[in-house]
Amino acid sequence: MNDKELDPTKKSHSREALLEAAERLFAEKGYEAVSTRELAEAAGVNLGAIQYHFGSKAKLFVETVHRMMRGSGCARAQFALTTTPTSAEDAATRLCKFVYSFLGYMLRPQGPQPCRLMIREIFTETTRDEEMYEALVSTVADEYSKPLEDTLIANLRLLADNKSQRELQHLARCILGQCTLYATHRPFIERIMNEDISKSPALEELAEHICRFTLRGLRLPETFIDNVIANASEKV
Amino acid sequence: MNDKELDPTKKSHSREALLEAAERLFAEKGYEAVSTRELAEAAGVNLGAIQYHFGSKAKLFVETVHRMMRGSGCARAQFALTTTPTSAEDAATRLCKFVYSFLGYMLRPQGPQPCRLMIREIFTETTRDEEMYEALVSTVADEYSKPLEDTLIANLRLLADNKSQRELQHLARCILGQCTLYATHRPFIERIMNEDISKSPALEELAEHICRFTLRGLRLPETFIDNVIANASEKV
DNA sequence: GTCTATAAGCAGATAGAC
DNA sequence: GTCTATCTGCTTATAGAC
Repeated sequence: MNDKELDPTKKSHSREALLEAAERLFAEKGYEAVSTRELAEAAGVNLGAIQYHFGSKAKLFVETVHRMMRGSGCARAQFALTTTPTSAEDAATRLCKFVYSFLGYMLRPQGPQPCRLMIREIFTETTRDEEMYEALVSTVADEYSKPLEDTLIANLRLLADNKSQRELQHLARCILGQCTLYATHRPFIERIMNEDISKSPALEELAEHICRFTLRGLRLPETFIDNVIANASEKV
Repeated sequence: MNDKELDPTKKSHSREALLEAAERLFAEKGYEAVSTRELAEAAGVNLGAIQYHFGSKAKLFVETVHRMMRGSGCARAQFALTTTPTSAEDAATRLCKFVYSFLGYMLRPQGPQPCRLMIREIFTETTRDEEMYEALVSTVADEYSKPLEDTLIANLRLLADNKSQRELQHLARCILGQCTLYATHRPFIERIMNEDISKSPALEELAEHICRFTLRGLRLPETFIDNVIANASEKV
C-alpha cells in the first residue's frame, strides 16, 4: 500500500485486485470454501500471484481481514453511532437505530459482511494454525468488537449511569446477542415462523421487540420507550 | 438400531461404531475438518464401510445429526426444564437455572455438543447440497430449536400472561440470544475482558447478569428477581 | 459385510522461463 | 512482477477379491 504511493505507475495491480476479490469471496463463502484458483480468477490475476504477494492463502486471509476491519470503520460508522449522544433520549434513540440497522445488516446481505465473516471463521476455528488464529482474533477484537462495544457503552451510560463499566459491557452484549441470534439461527427460526425474517414487516417487528425488551431491561418508563421507538423507526 | 435388536449376533457393528465416532468427531471439529479416513479409524472400521452403510460422508453426517437430536432429548432434558412450572416464581427460577446450565454447556465442552455443532454447520452452510441442507435444517428445527423454544415459552407464559404467542417467541429468543453470543463471540470477549469466561466466578456472573436483565425486561419487581436468582444459583 | 487397492479430482505451493 | 507447468499431498468414492 505504501509502495503504491511511492510508485504509482508500475506498482502491483494484482496485489490490490487480489485483496478486493478476497474480501468479497471470503465474506460470501468462507475461508475453506474459496480456493486459490477461484481467488486468482476472480481477481483477474495469475495463480502464482497469491504466493508471490502474500506467501500463502492463509496470510492473504489475515491481510484481508485487517483491511476489512480498518477500511470500513465497520463498527461505529456503519451503524450510525459515530457522534456522542447528548441526552438519555438521544442515547436510547441511537441504540434503537443501531438495532434496526445492525439487524438489517446481518439479515440482508449486500456487499461484503465483515461481521458475518468473522463470527463464522472464529467460531468454526477455520485455521488450526495457532499464530494465525491469534492474529485473527486480535485484529477483530481490537478493530471491531471493542470499538463497537465501547460505542454501545457510551450510549448505555446515559441510560444507566449508576452502573459499573463491567455491567455496561454486559448490557452491550445483551443487545448484540439478541441481534446476532437472528443471524446464527436464522434457518431454524424461519422454519419455525414459516416466514422470511429479512422481509419488511418481519424485520422491523423483530427490531422493535428487541429495542423494547432492552429498554425495559434498563428499567426505563414505558412512555419514554414508546417515544424513543417511534423516533428511531421513522428516522431509519 | 432395530436391526440390532432383531439379530444381535451378526449384525453390523461397524454402522453403530461409525455413528458413535461421527457424533464425537463432527461435534468436535466440524464437518469439513473430519475426513472419512479419520472417521473410519476412530470407529475401528474399514474405510469402505462409510460408503457401504451410508452411501457418502454427507449422508452419514445427516444421520449423525438425526441421532444426536433424537437420542439425547437434547433441548429440554439437558437444561432441567422437563416438567411444567407451577407458579410465576417457579417459572422464573427455572428460566434462571436454564441460563446457568445452557451457558455452562456452551462454554465448558464435555462430550459432544449438539447445539454448537448445528449452529456451526448451519451458519457456515457447510454443505452446498440443497437437499441435505434442507434435511439438516428441518431435523434441527423440529427436534431441537422448536422444543427448546416451546419449553421456554411455557415458562415465560407464567411471567407475562398477557402476551401473544408471537411475543413469547421473541422473548424466548432474547434469552437464547444473550446466552449464544458468549459462545459465538467467545474469543473476542475473552480478549477484551482478559479472562477465561468459562471459569467459575466469571461464568456465574455472566449468567446472573443475563437472568437479571431478562427478568427486568419482563417488568418483574426487583425483590422478586433477587429472590429468584438466589434460589436458582443455590440449587444449580 | 468387510477388506485392499486404487481411481479421479482438487487443494495449496513451487520452479523456472520471460 | 507475471506467467505456465508441475509437484505433492490430500480428499471422497469405487471396484472387486474374500
